[in-house]
Amino acid sequence: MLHKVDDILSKHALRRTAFRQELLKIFIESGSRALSHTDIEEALGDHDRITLYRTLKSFQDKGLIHEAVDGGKDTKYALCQNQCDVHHHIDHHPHFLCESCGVTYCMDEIKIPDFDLPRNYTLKGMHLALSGTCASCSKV
Amino acid sequence: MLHKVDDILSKHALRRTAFRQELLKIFIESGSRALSHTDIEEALGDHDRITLYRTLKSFQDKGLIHEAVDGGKDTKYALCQNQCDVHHHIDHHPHFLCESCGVTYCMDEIKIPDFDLPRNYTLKGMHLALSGTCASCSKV
DNA sequence: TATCTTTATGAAACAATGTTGCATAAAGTA
DNA sequence: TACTTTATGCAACATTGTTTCATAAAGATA
Ligand SMILES: [Mn+2]
Ligand SMILES: [Mn+2]
Ligand SMILES: [Zn+2]
Ligand SMILES: [Zn+2]
Repeated sequence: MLHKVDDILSKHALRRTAFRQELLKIFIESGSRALSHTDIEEALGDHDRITLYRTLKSFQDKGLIHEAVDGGKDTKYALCQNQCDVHHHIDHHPHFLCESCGVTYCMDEIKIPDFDLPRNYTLKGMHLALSGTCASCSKV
Repeated sequence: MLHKVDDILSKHALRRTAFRQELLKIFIESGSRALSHTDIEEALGDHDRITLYRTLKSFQDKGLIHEAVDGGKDTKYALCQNQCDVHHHIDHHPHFLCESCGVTYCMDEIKIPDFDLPRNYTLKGMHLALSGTCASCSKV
């Protein structure tokens, strides 16, 4: 695991510090679930708030994580699945916020359908934020 | 205009105060453009920050305005076009954030296309946040 | 209109969230 | 090891949002 973590860090030209290794491990373990600042602070034992802000920004800039726009008030972050790097992100999947458990999921398997934009508009980015009840909350 | 404003306020069971009339006027004049807190503070002359927070919340609760999820960092609000009320909002149009001028537009004319959700997920809400260059910025 | 009841406003105090500057520590490099 | 560059931790600050409460104003009643 630590090997995988270090691999990812160096692949994205990030120095292997204890903080970054811990943070990346947390993201890997969370799978397709997006994490809020609070989620992360709870997962990290002792930590520095400011370093977390900065590390999240580095991870985002270097293409390790992306912001999961889910329509909720808390910003959430999740691992990039694809080959995102310092130059560009390609996280074009929807995000689903469960109103029952509060978890936000990356829906990597779903493609956002096409649609027509009015004349003279140029599309560069796109976020589809869904909400409702997730699979595990539906079963109860 | 003031007549229209008062009409809307009473239709949504909101007392006609000077502050609400002013704020609603600003929204009506902004048309399909969504406004950030800062946009509104600039448009209002002298004002109270806290009252603005509370009035925005009232307007949203009563179905006058909706939050425009555009993927940007600032929360923006825009007039509801439809028959939203205290019971439910039906603002299912995409929002477009222009990276050049920073304006967010409600795209009422565009319908968000259908797509399939994984088993056991129940969809309740949906936001499509688009970004790029708007029509007026493209022309330059 | 005068009176009453309910709700909105404005001010202050507080809480939460995010940013900047800087000295020190640690990582990468030779 | 010695050197250079970058990350960290802390403090101070800035911005954003919330709560409390006394007062003002709106709507209702008579
Ligand atoms: Mn995602
Ligand atoms: Mn809108
Ligand atoms: Zn759930
Ligand atoms: Zn524009």
